[in-house]
Amino acid sequence: MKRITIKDIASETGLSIATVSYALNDKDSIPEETKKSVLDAASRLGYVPNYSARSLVMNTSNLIGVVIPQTEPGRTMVFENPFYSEILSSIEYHARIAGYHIIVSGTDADDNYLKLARQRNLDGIIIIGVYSKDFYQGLRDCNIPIVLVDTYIDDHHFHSIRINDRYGGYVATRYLLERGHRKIAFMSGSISEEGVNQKRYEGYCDALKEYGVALNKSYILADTIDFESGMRLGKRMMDSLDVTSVFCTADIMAIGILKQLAEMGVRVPDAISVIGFDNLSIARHCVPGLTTVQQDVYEKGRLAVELIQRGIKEPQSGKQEIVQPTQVVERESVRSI
Amino acid sequence: MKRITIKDIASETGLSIATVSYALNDKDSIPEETKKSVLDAASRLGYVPNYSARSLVMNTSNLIGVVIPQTEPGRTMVFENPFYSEILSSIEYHARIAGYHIIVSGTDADDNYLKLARQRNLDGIIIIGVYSKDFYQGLRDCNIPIVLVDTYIDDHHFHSIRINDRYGGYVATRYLLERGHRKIAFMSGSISEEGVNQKRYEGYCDALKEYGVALNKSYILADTIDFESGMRLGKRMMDSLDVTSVFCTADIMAIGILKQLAEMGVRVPDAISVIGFDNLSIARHCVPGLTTVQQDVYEKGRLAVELIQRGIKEPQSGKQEIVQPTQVVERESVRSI
DNA sequence: CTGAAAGCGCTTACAG
DNA sequence: CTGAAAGCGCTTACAG
Repeated sequence: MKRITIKDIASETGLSIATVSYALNDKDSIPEETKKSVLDAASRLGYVPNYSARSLVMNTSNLIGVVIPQTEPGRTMVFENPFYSEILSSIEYHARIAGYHIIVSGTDADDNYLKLARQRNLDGIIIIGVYSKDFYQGLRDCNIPIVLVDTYIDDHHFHSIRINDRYGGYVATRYLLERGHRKIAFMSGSISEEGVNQKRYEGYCDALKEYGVALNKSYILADTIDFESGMRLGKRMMDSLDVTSVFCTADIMAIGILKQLAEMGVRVPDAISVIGFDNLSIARHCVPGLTTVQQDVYEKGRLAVELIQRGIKEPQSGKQEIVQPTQVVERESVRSI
Repeated sequence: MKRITIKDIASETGLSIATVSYALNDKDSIPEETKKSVLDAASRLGYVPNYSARSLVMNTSNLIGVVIPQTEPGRTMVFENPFYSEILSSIEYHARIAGYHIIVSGTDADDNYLKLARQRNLDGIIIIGVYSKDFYQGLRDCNIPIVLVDTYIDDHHFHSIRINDRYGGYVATRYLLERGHRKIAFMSGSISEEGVNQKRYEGYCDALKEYGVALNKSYILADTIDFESGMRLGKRMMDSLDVTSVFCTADIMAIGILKQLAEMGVRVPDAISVIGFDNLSIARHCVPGLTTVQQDVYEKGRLAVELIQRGIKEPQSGKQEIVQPTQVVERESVRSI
């Protein structure tokens, strides 16, 4: 099957390829009749533009790169945490509406993403999560809009979308404090400088201080953010900690805690109250429903694409930093004591 | 920032662009020294090949298209069902290993995917789920390897990967029958000709017949495959059906049933036994753990990429149909009566 | 072993 | 209003 090109349309209509190209791109100088005959011929022949050719000359690809962390170096994407599939879903949708295609890659922290960006001539990049310093190297003077989601890397080269994680950590903890809890465990992923966990931890501390509760370091448990760690930490909590509640900075991990407690015969919220973070679908799905801190993942995805689009249209416009609101969603996993 | 091209390497090394290209592509005719000097210059200058240019001349893109159904026409991808994110994760991983990038799109049933395939010069397509007849139109003589996952469209133009859904439906139902259940509800997504639900339904009928249990049509409930339908159908089951168990052809839906029953105070498996299908992570995560029919989603993704790769290397090789094994995974949602 | 040249399918000043 | 021509960055017969 031979590929149909503008050349074919040109010979079909008796016009030059230049005119065909102009007509296809709806240039003002071309009269309506000419346009019509070109468009007719195009659809008659089944013409589909070749984006590689267009990309080559226009230096633009209609492609947005989406970077998602891996579970382990060189492994699959971290989709076990539905946060990533939910935001990807939103990004794909809004990119599609806007006429872009997305290339998703589960990328190593120290991978050089710049290579992909250049190979594919990406028009924009959406980076979800925190990576090593090296990862961002070179991306800075890449000259295309880049949106960082959920990081505290402070760099005016990048747009940034996140919630106020410190405040989120604060309201979650306060929610427990208001209900009489004083012995509150804190569980999270690894607490790194530029990640969200550090901030949520600070919020936890803020709330404790406000209520005059001393920080008990032994109540702080960190591990990787997944279901299994939730199970493990849940066990550790029951075995060695004397707490009435736990604030867990990721729903997927909180689900693990719930599962562990169920297996140990510990009732939630009767014996232990649990509050999560993210408000993923699973928080709604599980039994008991998980009280958690809401963030609008769909909106995050939408905004990411919007920032990319704007960055493409107005390359000179300043870098934006968007902070989304946050609040507690009440379900059944916390009780007053 | 000017883009570095083979021209720059040529002038840097004093060679022609032809020689540079040959060296970069490791052609035999080029002596090692020349190659080395070219590679040196390339890395010194930070050369990254432009895939658009390569794609244009070689008519190959190193791009695999992945098609995922939408929740509703023109909406987001159907990622609320973790089946899709799990398989996407596997596809992305294996594609990455093999040196391909993937473009994922949540595509309308009647969208013309052929357009994207041609625009981007896709090297292969992985299509997950069932679409309208129109969707496959044109894709047939597209000349690139196409893998259909989870459909019964019988067409030698396409590779196909699935499980034996009829057998899956059979073992699930038999599992309940063996444990004394005779009144077994069947819940699924819409039962369409070429989809998996029809086959699973047939398996359900097979098992009933084998055990001499008459088919009760009122026990068959179909809706969309998501959590909310599970909730709805669960309610309907309790309100109007006199059953002791239910076979639900999708875990995400079964989770909805579990949630509904919990809210109604109906204990699982004490009052009602539930068996699902897919063995997604959530089946492990929920309380009680969901007994379900296992399918190796990771393996499905791996095979899909493998078929694409083989199809690219050996365009003439025949179309394969791979049927994956299946079995029941026991957890806590079914009891003997 | 190396290079000049054509060509992939498009866009875009420029000229008429 | 339309077309000839150059060029985007690469690959690949072909000639030497």
